[in-house]
Formats: sequence, C-alpha cells, structure tokens
Amino acid sequence: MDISNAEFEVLEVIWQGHPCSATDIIERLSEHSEWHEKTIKTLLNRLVKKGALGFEKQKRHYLYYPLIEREAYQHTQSKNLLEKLFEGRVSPLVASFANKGNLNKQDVDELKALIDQWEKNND
Amino acid sequence: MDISNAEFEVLEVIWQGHPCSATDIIERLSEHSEWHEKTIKTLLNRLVKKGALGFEKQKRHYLYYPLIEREAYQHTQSKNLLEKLFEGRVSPLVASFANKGNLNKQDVDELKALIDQWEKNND
DNA sequence: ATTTTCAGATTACAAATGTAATCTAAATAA
DNA sequence: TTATTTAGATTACATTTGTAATCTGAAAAT
Repeated sequence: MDISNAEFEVLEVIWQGHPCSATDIIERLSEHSEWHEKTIKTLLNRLVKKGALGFEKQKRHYLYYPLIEREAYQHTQSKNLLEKLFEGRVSPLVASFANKGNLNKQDVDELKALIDQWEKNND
Repeated sequence: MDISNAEFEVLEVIWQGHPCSATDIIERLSEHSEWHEKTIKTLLNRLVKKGALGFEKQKRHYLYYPLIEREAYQHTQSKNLLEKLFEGRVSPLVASFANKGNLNKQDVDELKALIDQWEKNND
C-alpha cells in the first residue's frame, strides 16, 4: 500500500485523534493547509480504497479511523529509506547527520540512553 | 528536484562509476532489472532534464555523469524523512529500530564510535 | 409533504511516473 | 556512394497524484 504525500497529511491528522468525521478532519487540516474541502474528501476516499482508513456509518456521515498505525508506518518507511540509501543500517544515517553538524547534545544523550538500554537487554 | 524511484535506480549505477555511456548503464542495470533499453534511455533523458545528470558528447554517443552527489542526496532524503515522521530528530528513528529488534551489535558499536567522535569534537 | 441542503460517490483533468515504441540524423558497412 | 544501423530525441499511453467540480440520495428545514 503506497500512501502519497497529500494522503499522508490527511492520515496524520486522523492519527492525532480518531475516530473523526470528515468535517472534523477538514477543520483540523484548515489550520495547516489551504486545501479545498473537496480535495480532502477525495483523499479520504483514496485512503479508504487503499485500505489505510476504515469508517463506521453514523446517520449520514462517516467516522473515520486508521487501519495502519503510525508507528508501523514510521518503521516501514524508515526501513525502506535505509535499505535504499544506507544498505539497511542505521549508523551510516546517523553518521551522515553527525558529519553535517546536525546532531546536538540532546540527540547524543538520547542515543546514549538507547544504547544503554539495548546493552541491558542484550548482554 | 524530485527524483522518482525508477530514475533513482539509474542514478545509482552512475554513482557507482562515471562518466559512462548509455550502453554502459544499460549493461550494468541488466544485472539487476528487466528494463527495456528504451526505458533506460527515457530515464536518462528525464534525469538530464531534471538537472541530476550532465553529459559530454563523444563522437555520436554521450558520456553521462552525476550533477548531484550521492551523499548530498542521502542527506536531504534522510532529513526529509525525519522531518516528516520523527520531528526531524534521529534518535526516535533509532529507537524505533531498537524496539523492533532491528539493531545488532555492529550497529551499536558503530553508534558508540560515532558518539565518542562527536563528544571529542564538541566538548 | 416539498424543498433545500449537504455527505459521500463519481467524474474531471493536468502533471508526474513507469514503461516503451517510433522518428531522425549521423556513423558505419557494403 | 548508397544502404544500414544505431544513439539520442520525440512521441505514446496507462496509472498515480494533486486538486477539484458535479452528481445523487437521504436528512433537515419549512
């Protein structure tokens, strides 16, 4: 299932709180985008057709909810990128950030904590 | 400049060794894909039009070379993904890999080395 | 009970993408 | 020198994506 950029924007607000009506979604998106209501309806339809969203009929409008979790999506997208560009491994990506001066102390502290945790679980 | 998946495959083999002729590229790609020669020519044209490839005329065929570096492409793509999915920070991505059991000792060792290096440069 | 409205369904249409086939001019073969 | 080959240029066409407009039927208003 391939989710386009525009579709992703819609999914994103649904992940932020669901189930929710189309009106809801349109309202929430209006703060970040200039999309026409009709555009958003189209994207909702496509997401349903792709199996990324489900809905329940409620009188005459629908309540939508995600059929894929944000974490799962994050992970598959990340894996795809790493496989495409970094032989599937994380450290070259981190190295690339380090080399460009795009790592700060907070990032490094978090990485250290992750490593400690990993070592606690895998000794 | 937006490079499609198919175009990326072509760029990838050019990064692996350039300058190179279309014939060269077609030959190298034939080991990994079933693309028709004409398809590859189309992709070369599109990459040139997009400014991702340059070429020099050589008698009647061209020698192509990349106009963007792989490292630069890696980095912008990585940043885009992180901004889209992880608030622009690397550690949540690493955390996601750790949580899925997708980190091994080599990865962790490399990350530790990166951190040491970073701390040496930023104390 | 009619009319109006509005949610979702269907249709529209241009640009990008995947995947080639055809055209054209120049180089090479005969 | 004429015929043939062939590299790159141009054209083709279906699908996906961005961005809506129109249609349709049921709910709400009068």
